[in-house]
Amino acid sequence: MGKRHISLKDLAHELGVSISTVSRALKNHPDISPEMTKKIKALAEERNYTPNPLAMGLLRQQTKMIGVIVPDINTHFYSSIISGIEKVAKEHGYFIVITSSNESMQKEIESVENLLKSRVEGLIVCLSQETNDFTHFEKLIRNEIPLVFFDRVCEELEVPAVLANGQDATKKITQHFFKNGCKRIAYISGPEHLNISQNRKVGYLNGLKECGLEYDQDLLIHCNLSIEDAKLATQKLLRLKNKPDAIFGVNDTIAFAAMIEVKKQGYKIPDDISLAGFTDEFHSIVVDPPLTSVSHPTFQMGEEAAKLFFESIEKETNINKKVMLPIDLVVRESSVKKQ
Amino acid sequence: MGKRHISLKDLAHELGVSISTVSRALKNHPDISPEMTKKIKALAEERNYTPNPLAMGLLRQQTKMIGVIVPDINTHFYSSIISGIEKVAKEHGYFIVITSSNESMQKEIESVENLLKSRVEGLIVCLSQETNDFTHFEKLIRNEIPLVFFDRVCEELEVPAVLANGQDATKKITQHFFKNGCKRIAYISGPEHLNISQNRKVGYLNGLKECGLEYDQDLLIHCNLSIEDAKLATQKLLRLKNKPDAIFGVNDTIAFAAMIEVKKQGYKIPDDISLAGFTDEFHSIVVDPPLTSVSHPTFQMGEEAAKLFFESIEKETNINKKVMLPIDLVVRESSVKKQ
DNA sequence: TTGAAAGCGCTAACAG
DNA sequence: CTGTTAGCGCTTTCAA
Repeated sequence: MGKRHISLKDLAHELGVSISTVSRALKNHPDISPEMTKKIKALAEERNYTPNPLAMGLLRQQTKMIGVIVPDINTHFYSSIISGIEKVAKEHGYFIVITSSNESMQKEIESVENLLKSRVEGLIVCLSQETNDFTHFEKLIRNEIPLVFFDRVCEELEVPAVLANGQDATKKITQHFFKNGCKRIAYISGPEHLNISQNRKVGYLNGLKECGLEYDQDLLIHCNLSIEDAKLATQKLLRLKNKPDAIFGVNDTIAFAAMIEVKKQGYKIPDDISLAGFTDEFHSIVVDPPLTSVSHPTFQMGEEAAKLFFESIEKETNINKKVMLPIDLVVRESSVKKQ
Repeated sequence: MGKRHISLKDLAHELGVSISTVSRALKNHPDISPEMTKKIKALAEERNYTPNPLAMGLLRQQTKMIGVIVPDINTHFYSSIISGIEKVAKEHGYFIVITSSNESMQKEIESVENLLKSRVEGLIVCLSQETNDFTHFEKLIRNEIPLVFFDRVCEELEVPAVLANGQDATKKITQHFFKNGCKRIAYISGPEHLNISQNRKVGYLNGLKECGLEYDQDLLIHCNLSIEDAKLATQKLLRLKNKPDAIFGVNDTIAFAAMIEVKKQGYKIPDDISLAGFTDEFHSIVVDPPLTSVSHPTFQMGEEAAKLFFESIEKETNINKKVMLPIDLVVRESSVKKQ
């Protein structure tokens, strides 16, 4: 049990002045005499006075809290995004309350409710992979509660959002594979209804087209984003009689699951099968062979999301701005055949 | 800008009763007539009333916030611990404010200050690797602000803490290496002043002794916990004229850096050099070869830390309880020589 | 059975 | 230049 914090009242008592005098002195109000101001500030300093945010919040009706909902907190991808959000929030004197939906729509809905109960001033959200109904967000919009999406968004809703250019990325990967001699390029995607899955599929198809390759639907697999499901998807690809000579996965988990499975079945990477994924630097270089990948600008994504948030909190009106971040392809050994 | 939340006053006005009646009805006070209670509850439900935590906090002098300081937020290790803390906090109706010291003592000190300014009710902390002065924590103790350490602790301070049994773990690793034919077992440790480094060193030395191996100080290297430094440390080991035949690293980063470096220099794992580390499941199986490792019970560590926190908040007195969690060795390919 | 009033810490309009 | 007062939303004692 911490001791009670010092309050304006305490300071006022001690100096035999009124609370408002202390309050004013501390914010350099011109009405207060210089000597008084000095005296008060000295005592405040000595007693280690800091204003009680609860009282301020009650007065101003603001908590300076932002609710953040991510599908999974235990991945570098999201924790890096969270760091970005946190940085910008801090600059604005806000702090963030992080919750995880665990990829469940039900938990996402509960998170929204709980965060609102905690009086967060708004939400920054990455949708769970299950989320296909948006009434819990529509309610927010109706009540003019600031909302920003990142990465996985609902495109029907007029909500500011930060996106990575996955379409461009998958196109680049496809072309890169083709240039390295691959003809049967497989893609393990995420749940079909997610915008990221859709965009990246478009990029994949465009890439194929530009390379003059035909689209074979056997080579495009949707899977939920678990390691088990990704392994199954990989096995399915490897059972095809006309096997792929390249595979790319839509995120870390899938890329690694594919890598494990491909190796397990005795195929050489990249000579038998080339591999690429969406991952961060660290993970890509830790595996063997180092994984060609497009690295999400995660930290920056978090920053941008938070910036959008503060824009919509300042302009007291709904904005509907989309920020698109570029993604770069980093070529490593897993996709460059030695032949 | 969100609409104003509904308040007791709003409900009271609408029903033409007093605020206190509404307040009482909502908490089933026996004084209020059943019909009144019912009516009030119905309206509260309809209007979606939730109590304003700011007002409650101001009244009760509690924020229901716990400050958490970790050295680095972007690792599975810490994010998993945080999840554990979060789970228990939630069960108690608390939420957590996470900050990262980025392994800097200065930032750690600032974090403590900022969190106190935000009126967190207490702190759960893992020390930065730099921290060798504890006045910022002593101040907390003097003011009876609940404090719990996990993993990296200050042993001089009487603070409840959760620890993993690193001493036992390193002993097991050492013995395991020996059983697999290794005679020159190297250990890349963390900064010397950290308790985890010290404990694990003791385990290492005990392990050597029990195996009848002599301690060679060339084989014990301290490094700061960056990937670059870990690579340098590995290079140093590999330059010894009497090279190690086994290396283990004190955490994920170091284990992987060592693996990369060992491979790079053309040594076969495990046949030339066996490897082991402290990592989590996922990372261990993603690398090649799969890494023998002791896996920290991270989530559990977070849970225990939070439990300790609530113990010390409930008993209104300083407690000094240490919780020691067991660590298991999981043997994988990186340490089992084939010969 | 219900209401009025005080107080948690703070600010700001209004008095003096 | 400084003090008084009301009020943010809530609980709780005291009064009716």
